[in-house]
Amino acid sequence: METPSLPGYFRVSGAGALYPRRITRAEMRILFLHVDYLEYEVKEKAVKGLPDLPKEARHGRAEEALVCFISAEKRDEANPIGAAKAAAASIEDVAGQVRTRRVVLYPYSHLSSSLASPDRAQELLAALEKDLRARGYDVTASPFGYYKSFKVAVKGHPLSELSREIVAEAAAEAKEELSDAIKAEAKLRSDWLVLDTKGEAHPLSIKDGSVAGFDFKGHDNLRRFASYEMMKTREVKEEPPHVRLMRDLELVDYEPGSDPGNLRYYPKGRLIKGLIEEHVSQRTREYGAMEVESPVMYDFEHPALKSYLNRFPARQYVVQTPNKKTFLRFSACFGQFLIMKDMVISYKQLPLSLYELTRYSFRAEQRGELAGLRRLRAFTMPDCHALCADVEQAKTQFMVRFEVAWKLLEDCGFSMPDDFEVGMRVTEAFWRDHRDFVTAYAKRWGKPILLEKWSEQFFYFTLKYEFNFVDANDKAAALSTDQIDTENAKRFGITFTDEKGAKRTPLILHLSPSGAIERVMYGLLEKAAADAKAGRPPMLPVWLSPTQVRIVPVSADQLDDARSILSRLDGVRADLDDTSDTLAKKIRTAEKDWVPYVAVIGRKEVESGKINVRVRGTTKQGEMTVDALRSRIASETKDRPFRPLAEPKFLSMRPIFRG
RNA sequence: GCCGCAGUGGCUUAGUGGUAGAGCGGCGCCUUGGUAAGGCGCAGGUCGGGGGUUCAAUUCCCCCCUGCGGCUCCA
Repeated sequence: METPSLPGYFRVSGAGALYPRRITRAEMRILFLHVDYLEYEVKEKAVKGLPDLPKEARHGRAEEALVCFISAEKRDEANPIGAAKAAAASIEDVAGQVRTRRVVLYPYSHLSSSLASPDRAQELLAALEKDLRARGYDVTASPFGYYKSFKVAVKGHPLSELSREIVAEAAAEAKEELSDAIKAEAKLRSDWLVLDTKGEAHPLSIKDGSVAGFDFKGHDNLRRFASYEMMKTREVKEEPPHVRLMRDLELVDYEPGSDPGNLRYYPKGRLIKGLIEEHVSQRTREYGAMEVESPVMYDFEHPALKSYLNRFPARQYVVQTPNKKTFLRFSACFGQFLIMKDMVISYKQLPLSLYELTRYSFRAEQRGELAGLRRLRAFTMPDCHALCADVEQAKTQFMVRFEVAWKLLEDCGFSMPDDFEVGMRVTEAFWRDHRDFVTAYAKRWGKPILLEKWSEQFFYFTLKYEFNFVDANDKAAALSTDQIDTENAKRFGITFTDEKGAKRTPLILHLSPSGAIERVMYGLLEKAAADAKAGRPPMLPVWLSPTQVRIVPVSADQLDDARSILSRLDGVRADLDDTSDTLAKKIRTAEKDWVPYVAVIGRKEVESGKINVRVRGTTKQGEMTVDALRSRIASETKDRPFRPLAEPKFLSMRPIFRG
């Protein structure tokens, strides 16, 4: 599998998504070792197209030297000469400190999180070698692009082990040395538009620090989303409200004992997450996808995955097994593609979908990017790939799946489409040939959408949408997403037999019907926080409320009656506050727990045989029978999965997970 | 990953170069209460971890961990 060579851009698959990634932070890295000796031996080629080395060049040894393990980084590509100059100065500095005139240059790609292309790296190393010789050093250059073994004896003094990161300066020089990467990146033009429901496209631009080109009146979230996408504006600087909520409600918490972005779920959080997971999987199966399960880790050396991953090693969690190096999946793409390539498929069976709920998918996101439930390193993503015979079938199926995603988020408690903004990414060619389809999509969505149009297809898809939740801090998070992938079937060798008996390559749709489950929770909590801020009672949908009914006896005299009422509420998550708190205190506790129905049992209720129900957020109470409450909840939770209470039904029996 | 800020009993926090106080929560006793905190008492702290400076460090310095904000990035 060969991905289009596109330095400066970079593939990420999330429900298989692919995004541009501008590399600006990486620098050349050097690890210095002051050694008694270093000895190396060339094993085999690591980079294709290199000549076989003559025998005398296959090993080398240097005594009493400063060894420099070097990786050239993406950033250096723009200016290899400047980078080499900066590196030479740094090496001279260190060599001076350890008082040696002998230097070993040892290309060592493992230092890098974002490796430069081999060509550029070689250019840089050659320049560096030349520069150092010019400064009068005795330079040993170990060959580039081969796997080597080495022996080394490091001196013990304090300066014997140092590492540096070096950035070339000389901006003027950089311009002349523009790399192919920069040129390629410059060639990719991205235009921003708003496409309204009538099919009219409004080109956007940035004027005076805000997005212009469309009248955003009545579409404030779309304005904020466009601004987020186009300018990365940050108007608010607070902790996202859902973080406090997820902890205060004892749902989810950070786990300092793990890696950042790997969370712990308390019983109530696990309950909610499990219910959403069940519902998403159920609905996706009903849509017609066949559920499968695939491994969480994959061989770095697998031919279909290798070149892809070597390019972006920093993105993956790496796991060393007893005999190979593997990476943890960042979506179900690999697993499903590897299954699909071995399947025997007829056109009669298309469209054909596989589905998996990945618990977990892993992405080693940068530390500063992590945030509560919005952005994680380990997350649960439903991922559903459909093979389609041709673009017409893909378009039809795309909309079938759109309805699945829409309904799912609606079921989870979101208002559709009010709570989301569509981001649509499309290639110029697809836009030209299928503009009617994109317009029909906007019409179906029911409000204007943000369109990013790419001049060329650099990524594996021609069309992609996301439903973006825009939160109180003006940050956008994508939930549901689907794409039309024109490349991966070929890359993975997935085929079907057509009417004429010929092998053909299908298109692949990549759907995450709800987006990451954690993000669904994030959205629900953010929505609740927004309600609270607006003076409305924050709550979760009844089917997701950890406690649906709280029975509160006025005094201990009614405990027995309360227990019998509790026993009549089977099929409902009902619990009983059997503490010795006062009534007011027990009501307060129930309100803090966001319990939608609080049933008070006192002497009056025992006599009347009815219960007094306080409905969440209102101070209004109403008399009703137990059966009436039961059927009310049944109708509110119809067609949703059910799980019993996650904790003991008597509050006095519950431990506290978090103050 | 980079820059800045933060970390004090389960939670929220006060405070200090001479080893810490409060509220909530917990436990006990009293209270038997009609819709968002009843009363009294008790227990609970290696002041995130490691190193350094100092007669003495929770306090000052360095490194690390975790979190927050920004950058970058993105599902």
